[in-house]
Amino acid sequence: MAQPLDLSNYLPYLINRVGFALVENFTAAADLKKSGLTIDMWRVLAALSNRGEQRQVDLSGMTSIDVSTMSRLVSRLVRLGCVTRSRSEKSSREVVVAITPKGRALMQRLIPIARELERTASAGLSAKELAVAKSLLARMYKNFAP
Amino acid sequence: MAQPLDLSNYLPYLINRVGFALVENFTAAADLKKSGLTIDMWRVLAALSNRGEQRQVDLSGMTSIDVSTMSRLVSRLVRLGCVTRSRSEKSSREVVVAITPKGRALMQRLIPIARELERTASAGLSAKELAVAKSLLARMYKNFAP
DNA sequence: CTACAACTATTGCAAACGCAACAATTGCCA
DNA sequence: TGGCAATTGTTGCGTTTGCAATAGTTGTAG
Repeated sequence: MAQPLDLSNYLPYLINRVGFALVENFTAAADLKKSGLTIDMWRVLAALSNRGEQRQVDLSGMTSIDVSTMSRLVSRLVRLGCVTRSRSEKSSREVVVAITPKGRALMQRLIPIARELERTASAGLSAKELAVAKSLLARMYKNFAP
Repeated sequence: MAQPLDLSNYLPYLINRVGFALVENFTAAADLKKSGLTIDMWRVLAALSNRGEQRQVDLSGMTSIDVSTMSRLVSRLVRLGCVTRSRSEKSSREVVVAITPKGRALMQRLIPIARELERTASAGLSAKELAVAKSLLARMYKNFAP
């Protein structure tokens, strides 16, 4: 007879809860709807802005979005003028997605809001505690990615 | 000119990443498909198993699942025989969702796997570090709740 | 060099989602 | 008490999702 799970002390539950709160808060604070963006589009733009142009499969890996969804999502971002999609030079089965000036301008508006979100989430935590939290999360992730 | 976001050191990104890894790992390890469950159904059953019978709106709050989705999700769980849905006695606009013996039996199989998931995620972390991680996540959540 | 496996992206399709509208009930305050 | 706002759940509807199948390309073993 397994003991019941105490959810309020169960790691996956705690993470899911905070994750949703972060999404909700950011979506509202950044007023993503106004820009015609979803949270997933934001993630793709953030990845492109941070790591430069990438293949769809790489974006998929970074954001945990399915490749078929990514294909359609990039199409929408192209339609919005935030990214370009072009055939790779080194391999014509790949495409390369890159952020446009318009996409970059959007990020200039959103990044400060994203930073503010992190501050809100970590209010009452010392800088050291926030760093510890990040470090622990990074170590947890590694436990799945070997 | 805002500085670019360093994703690998950005809290929401780290949480999203670990969250997805947890879902993926658990779905596979528990072979949810075999039981006809989705991860959201698991969450609902876990909430019921942990906190006892609840209204749909409460389950919705606990799991971050939209109320309309919850309505249909409970219907599916009823069809599977894992929960019952009945009108509340104190308020006839509310329904009360409760887990059934069959649902409980399912949980007996899944809970050990859930515990194992937590161990996998926290491999290489001391018990104290895991406790710290949970505590920090709980504090972060509170920053959004009030 | 050839054949076959792996990789990358796209599309078809059924299922699931979320918002908005609605119905039914309850709470509240004036 | 009467009426109006809030709560709870369900359904309609258009959109989105993820899996599977497909096409096209590249890598590789023999």
